[in-house]
Amino acid sequence: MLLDDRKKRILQSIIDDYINTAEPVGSRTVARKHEFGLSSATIRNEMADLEEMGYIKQPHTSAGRIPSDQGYRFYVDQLMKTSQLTVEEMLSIKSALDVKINELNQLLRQISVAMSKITRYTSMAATPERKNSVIKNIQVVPVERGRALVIVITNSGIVKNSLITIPETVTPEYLIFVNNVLNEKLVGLTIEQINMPVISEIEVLISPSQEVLMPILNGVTDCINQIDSSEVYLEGTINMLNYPEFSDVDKVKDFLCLMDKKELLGRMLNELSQNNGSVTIKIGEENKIEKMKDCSLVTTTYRVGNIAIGTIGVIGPTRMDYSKVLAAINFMKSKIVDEVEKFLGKNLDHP
Amino acid sequence: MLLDDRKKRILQSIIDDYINTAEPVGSRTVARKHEFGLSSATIRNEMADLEEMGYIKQPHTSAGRIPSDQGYRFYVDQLMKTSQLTVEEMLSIKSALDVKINELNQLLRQISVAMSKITRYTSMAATPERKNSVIKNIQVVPVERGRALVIVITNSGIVKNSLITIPETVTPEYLIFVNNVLNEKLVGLTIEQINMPVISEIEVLISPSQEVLMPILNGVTDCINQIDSSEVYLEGTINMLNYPEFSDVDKVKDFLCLMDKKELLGRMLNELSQNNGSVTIKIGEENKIEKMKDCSLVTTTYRVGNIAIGTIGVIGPTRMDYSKVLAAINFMKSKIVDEVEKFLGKNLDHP
DNA sequence: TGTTAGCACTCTACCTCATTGAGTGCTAAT
DNA sequence: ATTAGCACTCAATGAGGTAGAGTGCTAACA
Repeated sequence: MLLDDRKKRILQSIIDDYINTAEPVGSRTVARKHEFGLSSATIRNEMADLEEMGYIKQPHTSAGRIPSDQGYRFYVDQLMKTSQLTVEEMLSIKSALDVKINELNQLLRQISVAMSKITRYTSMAATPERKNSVIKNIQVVPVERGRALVIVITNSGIVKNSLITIPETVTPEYLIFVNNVLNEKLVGLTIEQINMPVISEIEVLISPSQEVLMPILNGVTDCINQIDSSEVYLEGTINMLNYPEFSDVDKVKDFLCLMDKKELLGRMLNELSQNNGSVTIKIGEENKIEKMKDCSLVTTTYRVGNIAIGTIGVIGPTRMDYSKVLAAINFMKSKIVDEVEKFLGKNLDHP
Repeated sequence: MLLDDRKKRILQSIIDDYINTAEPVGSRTVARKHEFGLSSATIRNEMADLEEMGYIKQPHTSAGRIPSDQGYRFYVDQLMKTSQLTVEEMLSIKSALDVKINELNQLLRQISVAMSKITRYTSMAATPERKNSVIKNIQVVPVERGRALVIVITNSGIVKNSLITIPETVTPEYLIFVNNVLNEKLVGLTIEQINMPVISEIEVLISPSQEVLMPILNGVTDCINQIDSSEVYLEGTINMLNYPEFSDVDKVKDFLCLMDKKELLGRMLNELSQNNGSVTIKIGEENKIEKMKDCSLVTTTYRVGNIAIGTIGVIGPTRMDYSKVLAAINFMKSKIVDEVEKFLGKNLDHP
C-alpha cells in the first residue's frame, strides 16, 4: 500500500508533534491541532494503517503513537519542511566563529561549539586524516646548546613542532645545511609520500653524522605523526540531560560512556565522511553502534577548496529536530569560507 | 566535651564503614564488625554523644548515622590511616605517564587522566599562570612569500607559534635582522616583564618599517598570550555516575553543569594552589561553590625545581576515600620528576 | 558508675489494590 | 467514506498496610 496524500499529512502531524512534545500522539490531538476537518475516529483508522505499514508504533495499547525509525526516515526524506535559523541563531554562529584562530583544528572546534549551542544537542567533530597535506616548509632551529626545535608547516596552515636533543658539538651552520637538505627533499611531498627511499636519500646526503640526523628525523616524523593523528572534539554532552529520553540515570550513563570513547567516535565520523559535501543522516537503528539505537546522527564534512576542515556530527535523540539541525549545518557551511580565508590568507592554496 | 579514645575509634569505624558502603551505619553494625567487646546499646550511647557534638548525623530517626562535614574533617585531620597504592595501581600510573610528551601541558593532562583512573573520581587540572616563564628563544621564520611564522620558546619548554602575514617585499635577510633584535631584547625576560618601554626600544631599532614590525610584534604577543592563558583539563566525570550519591538525574545534571564551567574551575584551582607542595582538602560546605557542598575536593600543585607543572584536583562525593586519594597524589609526585627531566633534558633549568 | 538486655517507638521502603484517564479498536448508523 | 458511541486496555497515581532496621529510654546488673 502506498501512502496517499492524507496519510502523509497525518504522519507529518504526528511526527511534528512528537518532536515537539516527546509525548505519544493520540488521534484526538491530531484531529484537534491540525485542521483536517476529520473526526478522531477517521484519524484513528488512518493511524492503524500507518502502524501496519510500520511508520508509527504504540508504546502500549492505551497510548498514542510515536514514530518508528522508518517513520522518521520517511519524514526526513519526503515530508520535512526545510527551516531557517532565526536571526539570533545566525548571529550566535557568527560570534562563535569570531575568535582568533591559530590552527585549523581550532576552527573545527569552534564550529562544534557553535553547533551544539544552536541545536541544543551534542556535537562532535573529527579532524580529517591529513595524509594528503603537502609539506610546505621545514625548519630546524637551535634553541640552546644541545637542544633544537623541529618545525613542520603544511599547505593547510598546520604548524607542528618537536623539541629534540642533539650533540652539543653541532654548529648552527650545520643545522642550516641539514635544514636546506630537508626542505629540498621533503617540501612539496604529501606526508603519505614520505617513505624509506626518500629518507635514505637524505641520509646519504648528510651521511657522516648519524648522531645528528637521527634525532632530527625523529623530530620530523614526530611532527608528521602529530599532523596525521585524528582528533575528536565533543561539545554539549550535557544538553542531552534536558531531554526526557535521558531522564533515566542508566541511559545517561550509557550515553556518556559512549561519548567518552573518542577513538570510536572518530572512526565513526571518518567512515561517514563524504567528499561531496552532502549531509548524511543516520536514524536510530541505522547506526552501527548498538548503544546509539535511540539516537540519530547528522554528519557532514566541511571543506573549503582543497582544504579539509573536518567532519562534524550532531547527535540527538531520534526525536531530534532534523529540520533545524540541517539548517544549522548548511548555514555554518556558508560562514566557514570566510574564516578559512582569513586564516590562511587569500590565495594561499589557490595559486 | 573532648573525644576520648573510644569515641574516636567508634567515629572512625562509622566513617570507614560509610565510605565503603554509602549506607547509614547502625550501632549493631559497629558492634559487630569492629570488635570493641561492647554491646550495641553502649555504642548507641556513644553515638548519641558523637551526634550531639556534631560529628555524625541521622538522615531520619530510624536510620543509622552518617558522618557530617565536621566528622570528615576530624577524620581527615586525625583519624585516617595513610594507605598505600597497590602494585597494579602504581604500574597503572607509570604506564599512563609513559607516552611521548611534546608539551608540559600534555604531562599535566596525563597526570589528570591517571588520577581519575586510579581514584575513580573526577580529576581536574589547571595549568599555572606562566607569568614567570622566561623567554629563551624567539624565531621569525619565512614560510613563503608574504607569510612568516613567529615562534616563542620558554625555559619551561613551552613552544608556541603564530602564523603572520607580512609584506611580500620583506627579504629573509631582513627577517634575520628582526629576529636578532627580538632575541637580544626579549630573551631572558619573563613574560610579565615585557611591557611598553621594551617594545618601544625594539620599535626604535627597527623603526623604518612599521608595516613589517607590527605583524611580527602581534605574533609575539599572540604567542605570549597563548603561553599565559590557563587551560583546564577534566577527566573521569562519568566515574561519578557509579556512586549512589549521583543516582538522581538532577544531581548528575548539576554536577556536569558545574564541571562544564571550565573558567570557574580554573579559578578555583588556582586559588587553592599552594606553593609549598602541600595538599589541600576541602570538605563539603568548606567549598566556596554552592553546588559543591556535597562534594570534597583534594588539590595540590605539582612543581619540579622551579618549573610549575600545574594544579591538580580530585573531586568526589564527601564520602570519598580520602586516604587513597592522598596516596595517589603523593605517589604521583614522586613519578613526575623523571618525566619532567626526560622532557626538558637534564639540567636545562638547573644551570 | 559504666554496661547491657529489653522494649516501645519511629520512619522508610516496599507491596498491593483500587481508581483515574487517555487512548484505542470495533460496530453500527449516516 | 465517515463518524458517533461504547467497551476495553493499560500506565500512572495514590492510599493503605506491612516489614524491618534502627533508635532512645529504662531498669537491671557487675
